Amino acid sequence: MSVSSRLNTTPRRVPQQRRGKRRVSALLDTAAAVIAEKGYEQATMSEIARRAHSSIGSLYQFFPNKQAVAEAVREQYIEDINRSWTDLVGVAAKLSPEQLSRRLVTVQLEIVERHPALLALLEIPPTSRTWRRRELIRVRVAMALMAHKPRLGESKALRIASVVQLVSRGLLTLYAKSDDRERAGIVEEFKAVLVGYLAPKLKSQRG
Amino acid sequence: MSVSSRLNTTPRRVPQQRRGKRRVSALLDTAAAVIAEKGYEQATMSEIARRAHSSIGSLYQFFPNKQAVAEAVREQYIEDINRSWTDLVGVAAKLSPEQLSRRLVTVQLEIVERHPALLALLEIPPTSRTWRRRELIRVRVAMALMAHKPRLGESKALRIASVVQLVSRGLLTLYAKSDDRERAGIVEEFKAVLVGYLAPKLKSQRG
DNA sequence: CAAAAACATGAGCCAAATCTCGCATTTGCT
DNA sequence: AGCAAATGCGAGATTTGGCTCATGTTTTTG
Repeated sequence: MSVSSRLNTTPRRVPQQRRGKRRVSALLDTAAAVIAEKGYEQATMSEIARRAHSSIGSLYQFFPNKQAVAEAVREQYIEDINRSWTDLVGVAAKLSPEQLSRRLVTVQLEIVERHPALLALLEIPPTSRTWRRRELIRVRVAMALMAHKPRLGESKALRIASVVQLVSRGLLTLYAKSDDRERAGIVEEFKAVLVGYLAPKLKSQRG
Repeated sequence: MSVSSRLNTTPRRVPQQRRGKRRVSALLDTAAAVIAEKGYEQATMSEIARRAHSSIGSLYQFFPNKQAVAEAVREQYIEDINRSWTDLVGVAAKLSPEQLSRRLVTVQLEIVERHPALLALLEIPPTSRTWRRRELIRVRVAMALMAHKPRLGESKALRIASVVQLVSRGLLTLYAKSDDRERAGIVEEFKAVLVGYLAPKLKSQRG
């Protein structure tokens, strides 16, 4: 199956009983783990089923195809991610430009730490629903920037938020591939990058 | 075949005759095109052979497996890439910090423009040979930085070069996925990011 | 309890992709 | 021309992984 083809990803059947709910939940957790380890393409449905102490048949009882599984994993993450950024909006005003810049990096890192499959899921083409979710998150970041410096203006804040997301995603990709020894260094340098980019914009009067 | 498994990628047979050399060259060009279009995973050996007006048999006569083809494509690029960065070393001293920063971005862009498969090739795990090549390129970037500001010192320059490569790769990934309308904007913002990061390091006395 | 609905299973179907192999053709050389 | 090596070919062997389905078990419902 090609990554680029769009399939129906709506659940084939919603679990009704306790047993079913437990199973679906276990399947999703396992799917996340396997996808995180091997990437979307190399993750196989049989391995997901096996490692969830389930069977292929059960897996397909709830999900019509592989994409649907990935989509469901992604869906699971959204709420938590959104909350992370919302929290940042709350404290942004109290932070210095440098602190805020660094915080943007660490929040991202904490997110992928909690949701290791997130990066691998970038391989699969986002559904329109996912696009909307992503836009929502961008707005959250923009809100954090505006909470810090209201004079920025909405459109400017949104634009900067895009760049922050861009840079962050680049960071995460590399962070994920690097080994433990390199990671600390990568994080520090990327904080420097964001500080260099953001601090002037957050300080100057003529935004 | 898993992406993560390492295979023997040495050529099965080196072309001796004119005919063979032409064919191998056509196969590599086509392979680059197909990989650029579809990515490594989705590129198939049959399509490469077909579009090179060749046959599966001929393809496997020269390359033992798919990875070997990708590796050969990557190998082809190295020389040209190295030259691009070497050119920059020559002019770096004459540029302002801002100009140099922007130049680092545009050189990268020109490279992927000339070698569209380059990004897709990041999917496949680098061989030790590729690592060495990559390190060479990092040294080139560091040399450009030192040509601009000799006081930087070698170790500092190398470290900054790493970050430049990191940021650039992030840019390219996103650049490749975006459509034409967004690209100009992405490029400009990334220049701003690099300027923000580099300018202070290239200007200040206490590096 | 009996019937229905939900859930579980895994052998195997099927399509797709990699790679082999035996044979045909071309090239380069003397 | 004639020979050997190089090259070309593509049917099909093999593997792999998504997915179906017939059959069996557990839970709910009336």
